[in-house]
Amino acid sequence: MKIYNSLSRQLEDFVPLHPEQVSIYSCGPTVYDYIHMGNARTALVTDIIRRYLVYKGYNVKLVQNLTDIDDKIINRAAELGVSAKQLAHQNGEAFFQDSQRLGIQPADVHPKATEHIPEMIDLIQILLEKGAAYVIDGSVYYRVNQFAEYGKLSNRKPEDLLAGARVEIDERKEDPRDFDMWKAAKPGEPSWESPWGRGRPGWHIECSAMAMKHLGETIDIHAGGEDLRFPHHENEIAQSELATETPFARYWMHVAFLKIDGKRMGKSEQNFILLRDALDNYPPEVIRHFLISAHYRHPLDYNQESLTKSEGALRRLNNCLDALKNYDGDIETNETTAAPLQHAVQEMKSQFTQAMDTDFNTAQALGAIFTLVSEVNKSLSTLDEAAAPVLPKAYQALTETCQVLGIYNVEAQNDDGNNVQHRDQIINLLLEIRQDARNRKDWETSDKIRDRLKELNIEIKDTREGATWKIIS
RNA sequence: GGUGGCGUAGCCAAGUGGUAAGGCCAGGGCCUGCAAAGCUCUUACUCGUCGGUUCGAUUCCGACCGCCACCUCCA
Repeated sequence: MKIYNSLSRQLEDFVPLHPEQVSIYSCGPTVYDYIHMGNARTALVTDIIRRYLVYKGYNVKLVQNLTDIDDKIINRAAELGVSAKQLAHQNGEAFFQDSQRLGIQPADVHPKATEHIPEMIDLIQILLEKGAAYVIDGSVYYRVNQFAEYGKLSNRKPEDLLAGARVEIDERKEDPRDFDMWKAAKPGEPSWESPWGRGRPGWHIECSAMAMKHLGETIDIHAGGEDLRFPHHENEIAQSELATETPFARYWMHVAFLKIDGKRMGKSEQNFILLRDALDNYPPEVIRHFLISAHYRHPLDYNQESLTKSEGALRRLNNCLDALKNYDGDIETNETTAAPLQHAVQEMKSQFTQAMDTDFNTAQALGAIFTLVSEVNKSLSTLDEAAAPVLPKAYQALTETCQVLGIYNVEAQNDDGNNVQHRDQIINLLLEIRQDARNRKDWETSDKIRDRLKELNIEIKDTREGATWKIIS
C-alpha cells in the first residue's frame, strides 16, 4: 500500500509505526460558521481512508479536532451578539450533524481547543525552556531560527519566506517568520490564565498539543486541506518536533481544493456552497460520489452538471444492486461454475484493492465497481444459467466495496416500520389489477395506474417475470 | 519574485515507456402495447504546443502557451 507523502513529495510504502494499528489526525474546521463543500471534501477523504484501512484489517484511531477559539469566532460572535463560546458550540453541533448526514463516521475523538489549554501551556513551557520561544508583553512567540528544518514540509527556504511576504510584520518579533503560540488577552475577549498572564492559544499550538495528547508523540497520518500545508502544518512540525525531538507525523496528506467556477471555494472568497444546502438538494451518496470522482490530490470543480452526472451514475449502480438483491443468498453455491461473471467478480475485487492501495485512488476504484456493474447487467439480461450462482457473490463484492466508499447505504434500502408490509400488499394489489387490465389490452387503465403511482414516487417496470416496483426519490 | 500543481473524447475523469479505465450526455439496434430499466453498436489513430532522449512517449527531459493554488485567516 502506498501513500503520497507531502513531506517527501513522493509515493511511499505505507508502514505504520505499530503494525496493524494506525493513528490519524485530521485538521477539522474552525467553527465560526456552517461547513462548506470544501471542508466536506477533506472530511470525506479522511473518512474513506479510515474505512479502507479498517477494510484492510487495521485498527484505526482517528482524531479530528475542532478549533473553537479564534479571531474569526470572536468577531463573528460579536457581530451576532452572542458569546464566542455559544457560537462555537452551536456551529460545532451543526458540524457533527452535517458530517453525519453525509455519512461520515464520527472520529474516535473530537478534541476541542478550549478543553486542552493546560496541554498547550505545558507544550509552550517546554519550548520556552529549550530556548525556542520568547515572551513579549504576555504573548509567547516561537523562535523559528531554533528549528533548522523549518520549511521542510512546504519546501521553502528562509529567504523565500520573506521575499514575497505580504504580511504586515510585527516589529516586536525577533524574526518575521516567528509566530505566536500564546496571545495576550485583549479587553473583552475570552481568555485563560497562564504563566504569562491571561490570554488564549494560537492556532498552531492547538493541533500540536491535541494530536500528541490523543495519539502520542508520533502519529502515522496527518491530513488536512492543502492550504494548511503552510504555515499551519509547518508550524505544527516546528513546535512538536523541537519539543519531543522525534518525528511528529510519518505521512502528511493534503487534500486539493474544491473549486467553483474554476476558483478555489473558500470562506474568504464568499463563493462557497454549504454542505447542508447541498444535502437538501442531493442524497448523501450522490454528493459522496461526486467528491470522490476525482483523485483527492486533484482539484475538483463544483457545479450542478457534475452533481447531475453523479446522480446518473448512482442510479445505474442502484438499479443493478436492486436487481441483485433478489438473488442474495437464495441460490445454492455451485463451486464448479466457471462463469465469466466469477472471473469478473475476482477481477473487480483486485482492481478495487489495487486502486485504493495506490494512494487511495477512488476514481479508479469507481471504475472497477462500474465495470462489474456492467458485467452483472449483462448476465442478468441474458438469464445466464451459469452465472446465477455467482450473483450473490457479485452482490456481496459490490456492497462491500461500495460501503468502503460510502456510496451505498444498505440500511436506507431496508425501510423499517410496520406499515411497510401493508403498503407492499396494497401496491401488489394495484399491480394485479393493472395486469388484468393489460391482459385485456386496456392500456388506459394500465397506464393510469403506472402514471399515478409514479406521481407517488413509485416506479413500475415491466420485466419478463412480471412487473416490479420500487420507491424512487 | 519564490514554491507546487494542472491541461486526456461533447462534458466529468482514471491511467501507462509499447500503443487510451469508468461515468454522464448523444445517435442506431434489441426488448416493450407504449414506456422505464437493461443489453448492444457508434463516439480520442489520439492525450495543450514545439523540440529532445528512445526501437517506441500521452507517459521521461527541455522550452513555450494557457489555467490554478500557496507564500496572509480559510479544509
